[in-house]
Amino acid sequence: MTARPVRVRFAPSPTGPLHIGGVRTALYNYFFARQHGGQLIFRIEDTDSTRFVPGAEEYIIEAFRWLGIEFDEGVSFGGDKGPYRQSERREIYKRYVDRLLAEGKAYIAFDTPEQLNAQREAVANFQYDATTRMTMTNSLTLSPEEVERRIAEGQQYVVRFKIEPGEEVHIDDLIRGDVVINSSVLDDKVLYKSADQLPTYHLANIVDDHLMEISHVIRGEEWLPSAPLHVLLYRAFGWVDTMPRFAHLPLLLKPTGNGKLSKRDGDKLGFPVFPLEWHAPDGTVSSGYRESGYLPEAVVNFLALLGWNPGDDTELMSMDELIAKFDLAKCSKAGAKFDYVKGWWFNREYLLAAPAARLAPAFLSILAAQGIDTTADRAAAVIEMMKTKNVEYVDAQSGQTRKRSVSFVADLWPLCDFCFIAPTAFDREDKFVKKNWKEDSAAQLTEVVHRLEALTDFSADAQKAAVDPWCEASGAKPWNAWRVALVGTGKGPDMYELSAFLGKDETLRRLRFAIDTLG
RNA sequence: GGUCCCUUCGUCUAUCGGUUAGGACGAGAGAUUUUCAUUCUCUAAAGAGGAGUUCGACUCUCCUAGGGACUACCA
Repeated sequence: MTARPVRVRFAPSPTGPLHIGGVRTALYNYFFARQHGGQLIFRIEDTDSTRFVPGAEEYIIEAFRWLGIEFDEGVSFGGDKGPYRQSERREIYKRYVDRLLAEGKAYIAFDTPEQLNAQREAVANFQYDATTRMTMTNSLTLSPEEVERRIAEGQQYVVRFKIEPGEEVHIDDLIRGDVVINSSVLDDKVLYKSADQLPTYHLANIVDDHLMEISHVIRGEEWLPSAPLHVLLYRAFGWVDTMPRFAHLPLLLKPTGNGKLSKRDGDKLGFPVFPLEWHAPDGTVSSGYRESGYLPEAVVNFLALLGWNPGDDTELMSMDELIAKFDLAKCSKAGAKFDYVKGWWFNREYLLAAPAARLAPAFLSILAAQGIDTTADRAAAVIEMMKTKNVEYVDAQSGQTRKRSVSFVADLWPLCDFCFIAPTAFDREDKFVKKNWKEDSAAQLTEVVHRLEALTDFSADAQKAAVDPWCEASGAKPWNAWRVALVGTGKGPDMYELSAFLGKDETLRRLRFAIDTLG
């Protein structure tokens, strides 16, 4: 193979928020580009003017910024092979369409969508191809004068690619190997629409990839069926020497049931399918990974392993490691069911590894929503104390309440309210209170209060040094009653740790209150 | 319907002709524990089916079944 500089592209259509499957495709392109010291180009494929959604382009750019996927060229990133927005490349496409027309490799067709639909209803498996095109209304069946007259008259037309039947078209796919399709099963694809003076995806794609010197096309498997058409287009233009290599990635499938992952699955099972929260023009809001409390590294790591693996048992990898290890040859061929529960696990791993100070801002805003006003340091301290706990959740599939380890900053709040709110009453029927507040509890805690009062250093270690010897000597085990006093029930961190966090005044206040109230 | 792609534990996957088929998530059990956890240990769990090729197939070929994608003047 020719050792061309690696240039890959991610080319979304700005029709809405970026789907998580698209994020993975972009990610693989990014790994590939970085690993080979190449460039990643960001192209906007907005050739369907009717599906344009305002804000989508900005959303996509913001999503990649959050995820840490960096582009070298393209819309909003500069570069000398622009414009990178297809709607701004009309003249370029027109030139190439005319060339195909002049060389007899494409033709003009006047059949209206209505006529075509009627045809499809009338004839089973109707296809606009070599077997039918001579019966249709096009420049192959009409005289040149008639064609010209119709165009002059302003009649709308499309340009169709004239596919020669009976030819074996090979796609040398980097993931799937040799894929062969007979050109007879292909239809004469529309390449250009006179209505909006724009090409369709297929033409624009080939022209742009060629002009932008793309070396590898790494895209979703949904494009595999049209890959032969693309190969034929490269041939028609005489660009086979520089035709990019193809790699068709397996699809992301629904976690349950069959089919491609869709937004509805996320809504139903409670996980995001978009990187960022999306506010649609119609007012509906779709959740995003960022707003749901995922760390970008976790999303990247999780996604990277859905359809690819490093060949060993390594699962936790940074962006740099992923770039170093990524290999198209190690991509799997079969679609991957989207295991969002494993996504929780990835997030947990990164949450545990993240310094509490980084997590504090997010926690602070959750606390603020609960009416708690505190400092970043205190928020960070609570995160440290509570992040190895677990939280209850309702499994969307079974409807059962289960427990799982803290995976998100938002999981913390229901576990740590007592850090900020002192018990004002005690529930004697609470199982933990009932079991652990005994007749001698008040007396034991009085001794604890006595010992803590003397401390100037209120660190967990200092408390331990002041209380443990007495416990050992007397056989007293005051900790659960202590927990009742500080927390109100059977949850929370180690008592010395919690007391140190609350501080001497608050700790003693809560202990005395419990002694007075529960007796 | 047609074309193409795919098929190892429930899920993501390792294995690139010779393994007790490995790991992770999830599940279960136990140990540890000042509550709940964490942590640690262990267990269950897979080559879709059938023909070949081969001394030997999860691995190669074919068939069947199942799943998926595509089949627009959408990408």
